[in-house]
Amino acid sequence: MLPAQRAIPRIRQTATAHLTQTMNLLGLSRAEQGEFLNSVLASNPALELTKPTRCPTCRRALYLPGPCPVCHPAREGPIVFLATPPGRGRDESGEENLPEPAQPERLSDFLLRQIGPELSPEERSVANYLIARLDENGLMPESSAEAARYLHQPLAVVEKVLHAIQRCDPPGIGATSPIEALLIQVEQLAETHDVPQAVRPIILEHLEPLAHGEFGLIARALSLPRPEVEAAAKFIRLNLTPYPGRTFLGHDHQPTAPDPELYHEAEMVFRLAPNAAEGPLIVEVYAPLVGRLRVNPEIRTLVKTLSGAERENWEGKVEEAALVEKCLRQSQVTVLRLAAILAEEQRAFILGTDRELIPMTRARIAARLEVHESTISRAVSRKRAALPSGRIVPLSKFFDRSLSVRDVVRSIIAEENRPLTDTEVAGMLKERGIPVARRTVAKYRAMEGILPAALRRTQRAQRSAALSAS
DNA sequence: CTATGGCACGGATT
DNA sequence: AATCCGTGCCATAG
Repeated sequence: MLPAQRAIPRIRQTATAHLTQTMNLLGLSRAEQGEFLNSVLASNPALELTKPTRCPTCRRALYLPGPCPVCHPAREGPIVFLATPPGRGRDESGEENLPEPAQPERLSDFLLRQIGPELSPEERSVANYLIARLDENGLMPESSAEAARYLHQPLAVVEKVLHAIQRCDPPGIGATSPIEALLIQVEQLAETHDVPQAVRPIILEHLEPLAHGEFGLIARALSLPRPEVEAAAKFIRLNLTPYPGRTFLGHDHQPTAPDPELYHEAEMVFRLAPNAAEGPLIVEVYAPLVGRLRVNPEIRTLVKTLSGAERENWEGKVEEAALVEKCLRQSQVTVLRLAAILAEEQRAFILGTDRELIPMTRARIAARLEVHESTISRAVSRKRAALPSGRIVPLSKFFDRSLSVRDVVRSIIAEENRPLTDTEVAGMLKERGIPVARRTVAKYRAMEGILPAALRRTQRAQRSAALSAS
């Protein structure tokens, strides 16, 4: 099976070759857009950067024509406008270089800080890529070979960097499978602690029965006394996790005080005006260079004085530059309109919890904005939104049909007095006006990482045992 | 017999 | 056209 084609190689190509068709900027993340625009800017002298105008009252930088949307909110509804990301160094105009905000460290930065010093610049960019590919559990879903091919780097380099990542905290990060994550953790623990002998073979070969608590089965397979297996299981449960990424998120990604500058990584930031819980939502859409990249008018007039091959050459450049400018503006207008709709329709979800998400589809938004469905798909893909709670979520979360129901399932089980079976949960959902099949409840429960009722029983028993022991 | 997970189908969504 | 999602059916474990 071929891996899905990715955007960056395609972009490198178009940036250096002829830009004849409209470009797909919409489908790119903010970082990719920035990379692309910088390369176009460098390769086309007919393009120039201009400075944004400033709102006379609030001094905010304005990237689109018209009055300041914050000081002059046009009408009812959310306030949506373009802004440059508060990144460092990126802004060639020298404006808007905000100081590094104090913020809880993100996992990606935490990892880079650990391995950065021992890597060459080239390896560091490999590390950047690999870390960005880690899934929500901190595991690496992509093979080294795929990454190497994508990065155009030797396999050995990729593997070296990956191994460096795997030696980082939290232990097991960057492993390619839950099993590998567990093994890495065991090795690290073994340096300072005694590890029950049964632990390694259980991880390697009997993980499945372990999950079901089938200690007898394992004991027989390994020819070990059952208590030893149980001790090993307890060790695994207490000390190891197949999802190393979650341990970091656990203490770092908790809802934090909303810090307006926290949002390096999102392309859309939702917030409320201070002291205005009832006020309109304010949405900043981060867009590198937008509104400031334009065809240099001097070159435009200059071209008219040229002739022959030289003139043709420059006309081509100007045409290309105009196209870039147009595509860029077009894609940004679409994202802004999307942002406005999200803020309007999902206000409760943005300010509140998953449960308040209202089901919505890309197709419906497309109809409302009178654009093609694929346009909305691209506008949503590879982008993230920062919510006032401090959470950063992929935009696709806004279109998750089952999110709010899963949230209800979670709370039903959290508040249960005795372990409820899936059928019972399904019944309770029906009472609340959410008819879902029993099978579906099972899937939602699994998605939330909740064990089946029978196992929640033993989990309870173990928890209370541990509690009374301590 | 009950609870659950695997598989596969069909319709919706991208 | 490809993928995702909810669901029903069936096998299996307890």
